[in-house]
Amino acid sequence: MSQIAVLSQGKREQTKVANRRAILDAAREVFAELGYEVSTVRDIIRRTGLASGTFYNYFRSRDEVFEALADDGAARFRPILRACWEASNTFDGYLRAAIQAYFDFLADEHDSWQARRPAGERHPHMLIQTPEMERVFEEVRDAFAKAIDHGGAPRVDADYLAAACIAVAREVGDKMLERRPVDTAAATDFAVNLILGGLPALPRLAP
Amino acid sequence: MSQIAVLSQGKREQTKVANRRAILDAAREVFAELGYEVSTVRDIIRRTGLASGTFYNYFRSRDEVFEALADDGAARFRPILRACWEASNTFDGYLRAAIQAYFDFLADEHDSWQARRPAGERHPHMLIQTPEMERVFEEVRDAFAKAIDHGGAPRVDADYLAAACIAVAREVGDKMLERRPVDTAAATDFAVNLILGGLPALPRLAP
DNA sequence: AGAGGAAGATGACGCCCTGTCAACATCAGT
DNA sequence: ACTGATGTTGACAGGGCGTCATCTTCCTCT
Repeated sequence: MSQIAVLSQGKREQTKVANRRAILDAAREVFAELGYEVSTVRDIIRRTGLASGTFYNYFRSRDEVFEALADDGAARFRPILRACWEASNTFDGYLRAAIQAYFDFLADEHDSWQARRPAGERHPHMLIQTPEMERVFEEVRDAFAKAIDHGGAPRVDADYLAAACIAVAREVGDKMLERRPVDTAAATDFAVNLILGGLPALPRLAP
Repeated sequence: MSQIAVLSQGKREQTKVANRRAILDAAREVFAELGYEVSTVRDIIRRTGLASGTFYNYFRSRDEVFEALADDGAARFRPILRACWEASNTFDGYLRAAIQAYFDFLADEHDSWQARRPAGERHPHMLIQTPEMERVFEEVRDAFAKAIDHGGAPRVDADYLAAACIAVAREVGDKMLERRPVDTAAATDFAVNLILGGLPALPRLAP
């Protein structure tokens, strides 16, 4: 097997990933242009030039495409988060790097996602929990747990702490995107200071 | 007009609110038993004994019923929140009372909502922003703004702070419900200490 | 009281979306 | 080339959606 054969493993495999990509891209466009609620599987598949039946070889439903899109986002962010962990020696440094990275990521995604959205549409602001998002949560929680074990942070409830941090990042991030200009640095300062300031005050667990 | 006439203003009005209530109750049951995604308007209306067309005299779609249910929850919680504000003199007291009240409310709702849910179902954990929820946010933000104006809290970004508090309450509340036994006091301690501890560390606004 | 009108309930109907499937096309291995 | 396997196609049946003409029930006015 040559290296080329590894990179492009047969035409079958190629078209499979290409079709999947095409459907996901089309779905992103359709959701953005028509709005999620009124989009149909046919709207999506029509834009790809594929037949309607082909859609169901890749996804079971419109909802599953949406979930896959959300999952994609989390999957793209996770390596960034990992890099933050490996690049920082202190708990404080990790937290700041991670939150700053998330806000930057959010601002980027926001630009591309909302590029063609018709203005003034009532946006349901739906949130789902995908497997990849669950992994992000676990990664954050484990990072906290490790920091606690190494004495880099007080012995607090890592599960609650991770939930609280992700919560603050999500909501403050959303508010940040609504402001003009979008100021990721200010939002980062707010979120990081809140969490790091509150950390020493948290209830301690028994050792 | 006698007082009775005020309380029961004609049969028309009575059946109207009764039907609306019946649809909402049926919807809550159906969503809980079948799962939201697969529930249909017919499933809901069948359970009420009303005709299918009648549904559309009250709601435009299944989604609108769901939104109304969520709105109901927020509407029931808002007076509780108001009472917390009026009963407390300090910022700290208000925050603690509000969060404790929210967690208690959440635990109650959880019990009734999930009573008949088939075990092990994958729960999409969907979140929408209803008008009543928006008002809850505004109420919290305004309460913070007042506290800041009166010197009861440092001059921080009330908008971000309200978002962060609600975020923490939501996510820590969710995690709390997943644990056995459900310990609202511990969750309250965690959330309140995090926020109150972080408050002095937050970036200050120009006066 | 009762006639007229208004508000709301009814359920059959047409529309369109969904998910399937048998037939067809294309690819990989021999 | 040959052949099974893998994937695509689009027509089709099934069903949910939202509407609307019709009917029922209640309210108002004389």
